[in-house]
Order: sequence, then C-alpha cells, then structure tokens
Amino acid sequence: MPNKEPRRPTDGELEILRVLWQHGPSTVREVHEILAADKRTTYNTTLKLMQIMNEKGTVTRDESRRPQVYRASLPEERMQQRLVSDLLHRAFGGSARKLVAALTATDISEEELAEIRQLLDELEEEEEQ
Amino acid sequence: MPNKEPRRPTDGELEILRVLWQHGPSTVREVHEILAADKRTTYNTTLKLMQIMNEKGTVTRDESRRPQVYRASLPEERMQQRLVSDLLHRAFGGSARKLVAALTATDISEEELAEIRQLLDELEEEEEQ
DNA sequence: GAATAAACACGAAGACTTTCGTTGACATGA
DNA sequence: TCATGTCAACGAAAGTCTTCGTGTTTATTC
Repeated sequence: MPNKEPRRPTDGELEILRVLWQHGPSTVREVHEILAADKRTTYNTTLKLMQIMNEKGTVTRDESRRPQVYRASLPEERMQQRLVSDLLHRAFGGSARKLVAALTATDISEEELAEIRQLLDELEEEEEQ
Repeated sequence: MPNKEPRRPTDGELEILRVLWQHGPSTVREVHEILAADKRTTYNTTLKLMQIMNEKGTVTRDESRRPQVYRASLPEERMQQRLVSDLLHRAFGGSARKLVAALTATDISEEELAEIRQLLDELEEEEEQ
C-alpha cells in the first residue's frame, strides 16, 4: 500500500524533491552527485531515502530501465502550495497577511518586493475581468 | 545544558506555543484544557511536551509558583519570521516571489489580498523616507 | 498531622527519520 | 566464464517525537 494520505516531506526528502524538480527525472546516482556537492552524505543514504519516498508515493520510478529513473510525483508548484498552506494554518492561524508581514520583516531585497507587488497587481487585474 | 542551537518546533510544540502566545503565561493545566477542546490528548502528554520544551529553551517556567507558570521564550513574531525564513530557503530556494505566488494560488480571500497590498504599500513608503 | 486531590517527575514504548554496513543482482570487458 | 564495478535491497543502529503508566511531591481540607 504505497499511500494513505500525503504527508509533509521531511527535510531530507525535500532536498531530493528539489533536485528532481530542477533536473527532471534522474537516477539515484545523479541525485546523489548533486546533493553531495553541498552536503556530506553517502550514496546509500540517498538511495534509502528515495526508496522510502517511492513506497510513500512521493516519487515514482521507471523500473523498465537500469539504472532506475525517479521522478517527483507532484509538480513543484503543487507541493509548494501545500507547504505554504500547511505553515499558514499551523503557525499563523490562517492569516495570510501575518505570513507576508513575517516574510517581509526578514531579509527581502527591494527588487523582490517590487516583484511581489507586480505579482499582486496582475492578480488584481485577473479578478477584475 | 538547555541549548545547543534553536531548532524548528515540532507540530505539537507549535500548538502549545500558540496557546502561550494567545493567552500569555499559563500553567500546564490551562494549556491542556485549551488543547483538549480541539484535540484528543491527555494532561500527561501536554505536561511532558512542555517539560521537554523547557529543557530545549523553547519555553521558560517560573518555579517559584505552584503550579508552575510557563511562557514562550520567543515572541510570536520572531518565531513566525524564523519559520517563514526556514520554509523560504528549504522549499523555495530563497525566492520570496515564488512563496507569495504559492500563497496566493491557494485559498486567499479578496479582503486578505487587499490587506497584503496595503501592507506592501506601507513598506514602500517607509523605504522612501 | 492524616487523608485526599492536584501537579510534577520519571521511565519506557512505539513510530518515524536518517545513516550506514553488508549482501545480492546485474552488466561489461577480458 | 570469470573478474570487476555499479546498482539495488535489506537490516539494523541511533536519534527524535509523541504518548502514557506509574510513582513522588506538593497543596488543601478536615
């Protein structure tokens, strides 16, 4: 039974997902090489994590190939929405305004602030249509 | 040794912190009563969690009183900033714009969108001074 | 001060995550 | 086919989180 309900990925799982999202379907070896560039870890650890993620349904793998090719089950944006929504309710009682306030209170460049404003402008235009 | 480095609070710890932030310094009994209204849990579980949080330094307690009174070590806003910053880097590669995009892609009311826009307007005014 | 109740401390069990050593399976080249 | 190297599977250990049973300490009431 691979699934019961989708759980929040752990830190280690999220690192692997980010590699898969950025580089597309990959082998364990490829994921490991990228992780090992930044982080001290072994091939076996990466393998084990990806096997568990496969059991959970977080990733799927193509077994017709050797070495097996893994891909993320959810697109990046969907998972990110889940994670933000999760934090929104767990830490902010559902108040998006407070979340943005906390975000802007930390290290955010003026360029990014402008980008966010533009993003909201576009959202508003969409709604007015 | 209460501290090595401040870790992210677990789900259970965050629930307790939210009670302490909202209600101010409280006894275990008071926290438990509030938690038990929404969630099936026992007094002992709440007590144990708060004891561990005390060892970690997440909360502090006044032992001169009986029952002991616990309070959150960090103000709500500081902890929220930490949590958002953590998610920002772990899931979004540091891109605040993507985080806001994910946030607005989910369930956000028009009222909140307007509030967020106003928040950003005020930020801009501050910077121009 | 003895009985009762509340608060606290302690220890352990179960689940989960991460790490790693070891073994087995598979492909390639000599 | 034999040797070699890569990949995958398995099991276990260590750490953390959550829960709870049990026993001890503290406060209260008579």
